[in-house]
Amino acid sequence: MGRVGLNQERLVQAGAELADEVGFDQVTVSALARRFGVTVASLYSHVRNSQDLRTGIALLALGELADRAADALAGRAGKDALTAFANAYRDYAHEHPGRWAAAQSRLDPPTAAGSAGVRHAQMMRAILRGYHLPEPDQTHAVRLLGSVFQGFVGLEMGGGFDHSPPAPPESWARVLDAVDALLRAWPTADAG
Amino acid sequence: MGRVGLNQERLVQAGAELADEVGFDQVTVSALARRFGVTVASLYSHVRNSQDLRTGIALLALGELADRAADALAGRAGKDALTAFANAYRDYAHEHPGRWAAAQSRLDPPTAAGSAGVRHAQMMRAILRGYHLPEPDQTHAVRLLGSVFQGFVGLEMGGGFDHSPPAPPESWARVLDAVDALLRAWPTADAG
DNA sequence: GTAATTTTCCTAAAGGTATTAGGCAAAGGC
DNA sequence: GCCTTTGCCTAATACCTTTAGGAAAATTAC
Repeated sequence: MGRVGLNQERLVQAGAELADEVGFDQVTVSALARRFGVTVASLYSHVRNSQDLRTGIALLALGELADRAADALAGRAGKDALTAFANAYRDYAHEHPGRWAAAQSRLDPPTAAGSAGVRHAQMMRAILRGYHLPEPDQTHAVRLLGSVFQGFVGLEMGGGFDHSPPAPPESWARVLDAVDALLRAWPTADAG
Repeated sequence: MGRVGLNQERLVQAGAELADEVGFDQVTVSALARRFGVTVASLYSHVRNSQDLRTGIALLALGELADRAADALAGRAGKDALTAFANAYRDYAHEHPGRWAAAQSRLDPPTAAGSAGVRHAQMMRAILRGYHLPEPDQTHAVRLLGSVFQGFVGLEMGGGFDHSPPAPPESWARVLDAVDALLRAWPTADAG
């Protein structure tokens, strides 16, 4: 009886792949065990529990997404950077729906602090450098960007834009135009 | 042995309450059966399956949220309407986190078409009437609004804004200012 | 190379969730 | 009161999660 050679990394990677195939909510310790041809109990030598496995997949996804976004950002500024970052975000979700869903998982504060999620915020700040917003408006804008990207992709992936024209890519492009315009003319706190 | 008098409505209502108490992901047929002091199997006379129950809770939440938003919108226009609607949205999420989570559920197209989700879009169109956007920009803007509201509240509820100042209510207010300003100066398709 | 130690996989067990089928008694209708 | 319908229960089945202990594979130490 030889050993399959499982380890946490392999399990997380396979879990991420499975998530994209069947949906993140279908990724279970049992499903993974079947995938490797071992018994369910064997996996507990490598992952503490089901939640640990799911967190691992979420962290992997956040890291991949951050890498993608960083690549897209390289050498770009202003609207070009904004668009490239946003597109990396949305493209990732479309290519890896299960991984993207995993990245939406709620993480406990210490895990979140050590995750690639922090890189996302940093990259958004880098994008905003091209728009010269002072604090605290820069943070407000980071949160707005995060909201728009997460929100749009979330609604789209959830089928919210399936019911009527225009096609989502068109709205996405226009929304990015709009956000760029907004950032270029960010209202002061006194504007009403 | 008298009957507890279960029916689908009671189950969905109790499920929604339980969702707010322990989180939507902890709402199970089993948990509900315990809540009513009956056996698990008894619930299947009233709900087809676990998914049916969860869909029911999602529809309830969407309806409550739409009612809240409609109330908030009554008699308001322009930025006032925008702010009131958005605040109804965020307040609901804060007061009913489990219900709100249920409302994020993906629904199949026929169910979605018959849900209160349609009312949400209609109300956003009503808000946008005050900003005079032509189609297809009005639809783009509806999707942007949905994205901002969903996205911001989702990130906030997920703890994404817990790590650093400013406090979320401040960002929320500024984001709404920004969105209002954007809608008042919505870029044409040639801008950029 | 051998022995000792560590690690990984398995079995067994237990607890929990989801669902179906059939039966019985409560509830409703006439 | 009688008949019919309905709601709850039991039993059964399938699946998921996790723990403990054992045996064998793999690694480490000499």
